[in-house]
Amino acid sequence: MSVLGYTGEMIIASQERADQEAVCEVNCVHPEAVAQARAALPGGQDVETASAFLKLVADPTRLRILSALNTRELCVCDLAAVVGLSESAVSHQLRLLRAGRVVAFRKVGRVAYYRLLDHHVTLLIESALDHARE
Amino acid sequence: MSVLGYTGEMIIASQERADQEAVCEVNCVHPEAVAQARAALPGGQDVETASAFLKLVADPTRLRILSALNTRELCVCDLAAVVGLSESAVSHQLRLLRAGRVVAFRKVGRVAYYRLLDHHVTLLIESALDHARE
DNA sequence: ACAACATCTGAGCGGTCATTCATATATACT
DNA sequence: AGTATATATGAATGACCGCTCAGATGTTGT
Repeated sequence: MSVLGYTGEMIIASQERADQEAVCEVNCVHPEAVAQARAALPGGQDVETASAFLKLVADPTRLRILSALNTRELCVCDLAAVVGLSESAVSHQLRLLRAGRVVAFRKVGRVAYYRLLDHHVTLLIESALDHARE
Repeated sequence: MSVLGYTGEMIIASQERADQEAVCEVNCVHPEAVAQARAALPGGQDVETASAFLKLVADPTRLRILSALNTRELCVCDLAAVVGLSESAVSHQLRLLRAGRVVAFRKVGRVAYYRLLDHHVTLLIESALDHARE
């Protein structure tokens, strides 16, 4: 089942095939397409750090934590109450979010107040949730 | 070690504590803060779908695939050559991306050409990579 | 000093997921 | 028809990750 109808483009592609387009040569590779895509590929280190950052936000528990912090600053036990999880579990996640520079915190005596690190994080969270709600 | 210096705010918070702020009562909960954050929390279903969408983009292999597709339309074996992976592995990932409505494809004979589904995906990828490069 | 409390951390278990290998489907060519 | 090719798919393995449990750290109040 095709997701979208592309009969028009398929006819065009069939013509292009006459120009050596649609048949994979050695091991099925279009040389110029591969070269072009390869050149535009981001560096391995950038992909890895971007992936690590996205992984932090992608977990449902952490996304709930971050959504809560998006409304206001909260301490660990409040966060645990909001997301309905043990304080230990929340603390473990906050450790990861801290290491990934997604959240920041300040300490008042024994109490640690967490907040989102910068506005960039806020935008990503909201855009992902908007995408889910549409 | 504190990430940022917040001595000023800490003094303010110490004063608030006199107004019953900084001491956790029963099981360490600030009632009004929890209520406020709870009310603003997105629905469980929205969090789950947003998380699923982010998970698809967060994997390094899939992020490389999507970055390649961001430059131009590509067939499966070209993608395998670009990201340096077996065609089977790429096909498995494309199946997931298809199910999550992240990519679309069209077929020309035996060859399947994949592309990003909508501009929304393009923006998310680029913003995540920009964040990594900074 | 001692006890209560908020948070942090290490170890271990259970579930999830990306890859490989082998096979299946489906189209093109002869 | 049959063979080669491009992609899809099922099963299985190994790694990763989030939670719980127990204990550690550090701070407040008596």
